[in-house]
Amino acid sequence: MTEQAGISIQQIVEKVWLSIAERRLRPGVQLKEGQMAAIFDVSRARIRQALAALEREGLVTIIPNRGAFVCQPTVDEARDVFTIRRSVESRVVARIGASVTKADLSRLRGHVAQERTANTNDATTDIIKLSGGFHLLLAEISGSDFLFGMMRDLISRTSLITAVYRNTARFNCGPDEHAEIVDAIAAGDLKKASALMEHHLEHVESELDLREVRDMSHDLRAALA
Amino acid sequence: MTEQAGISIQQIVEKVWLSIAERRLRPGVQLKEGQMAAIFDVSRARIRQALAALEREGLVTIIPNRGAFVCQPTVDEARDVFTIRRSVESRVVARIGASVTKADLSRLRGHVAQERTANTNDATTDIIKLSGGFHLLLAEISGSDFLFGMMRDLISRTSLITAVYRNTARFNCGPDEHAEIVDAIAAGDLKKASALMEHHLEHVESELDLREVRDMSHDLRAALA
DNA sequence: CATTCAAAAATTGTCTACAATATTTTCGTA
DNA sequence: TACGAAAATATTGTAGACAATTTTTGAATG
Repeated sequence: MTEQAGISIQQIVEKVWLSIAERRLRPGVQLKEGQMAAIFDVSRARIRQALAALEREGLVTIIPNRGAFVCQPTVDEARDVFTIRRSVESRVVARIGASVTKADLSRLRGHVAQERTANTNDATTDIIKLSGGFHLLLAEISGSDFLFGMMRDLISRTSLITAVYRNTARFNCGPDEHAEIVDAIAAGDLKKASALMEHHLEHVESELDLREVRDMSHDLRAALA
Repeated sequence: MTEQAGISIQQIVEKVWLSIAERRLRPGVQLKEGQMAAIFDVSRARIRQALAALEREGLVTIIPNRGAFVCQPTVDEARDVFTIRRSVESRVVARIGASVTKADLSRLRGHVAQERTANTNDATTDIIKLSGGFHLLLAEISGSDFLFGMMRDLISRTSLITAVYRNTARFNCGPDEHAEIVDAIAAGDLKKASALMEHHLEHVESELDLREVRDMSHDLRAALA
């Protein structure tokens, strides 16, 4: 992490999120206040604010008197997150559907285009930002502060989960599928948009290695046989 | 609010939540740091931590350089909250179902009994705490930190919404319905438990006056005619 | 060599003073 | 009386110092 003079708390939060999503910070790592204050050249008070925000987003757990640690999501929690995320995304699509404007659609299509450019350039940081950013943009367009806040947390948590449980080096979640969702919204077909979103999230979830512990046992038995 | 020497941040948060739920603090009211610091006899720094937590739970919105204000939820947001809450509650029930213990059930039944006692005593503060607390206990028993955190926020937001949009003086959400849900879980009938929970939340939502703005216009026209 | 205890060091928790920003009041002018 | 500008006041934002807690290190003992 490089020094950033005059950096905002939100910028600190984003940098930590990206470091986690890019697997440079792994679960269990301690984020020491003094160290981070030096890295970002801010006071400890501001680091504490950033850590509180990271805890809110599920990326970090703060243990009183001991410190802040990057979270280790469990398999069950991963499934919880995807389950709840599907209903939040569905609600967002429903909220967008009746009132989406040409400007909204233009923004969404522009965003997908940016995703494609980042893919072409193999720009990991941009890919991660834009992949989650597409879903955040949908939530923003829905006009619901509540859904936007929910989505922000869910995107953060999903980033952590994919960093831990995804076996591939792939960081995006598919501009093609995003484009299809935009097209369905543009066509006013909310059922289709919702179904495409569900399929998209199932696709993302299917890329994670969330095998049950007993499957691990099975593998171990096979390995020892 | 009375002075509390040695009060924790969580206690401050709870006091503000209760004040909002009991309609003693209305939407738009500013929570001034210095004033709250004096009321609770703590430093401003701790009040800022409590306000950040209240913002996280959706009860307060902090406007930079201007202050913290109790939120005014919109009708659409209220509907969003109930929609997402239904899926979170359903997921909690699913997570509890396969592994619920006798001790869990005992705790749940004890909680419902407490709710009934509070009702009999017409103890408003206890009623509010225990009503939301039942759902939090379910989430705790599910063993999922994520679902517990989600539920905590949703309970807070629901309290604010009911304070604003419920026309009756009723503060609880029904020990009888809670007891039925516990019975269904105890019987291993998760479909039934989930359906009862859904019905319960629809019941809570139906007690809110969430008419559309145009209905207000209609009322105004009738009033002016 | 392993264990225990005390001291030192590291880290987090909290407070208060100062800086920055916003709001209210006062004063001058038309 | 109304309006605008400046001053005063109120409130929030931030930093560094001190307090409290936890962890690590070093010494003593068996």
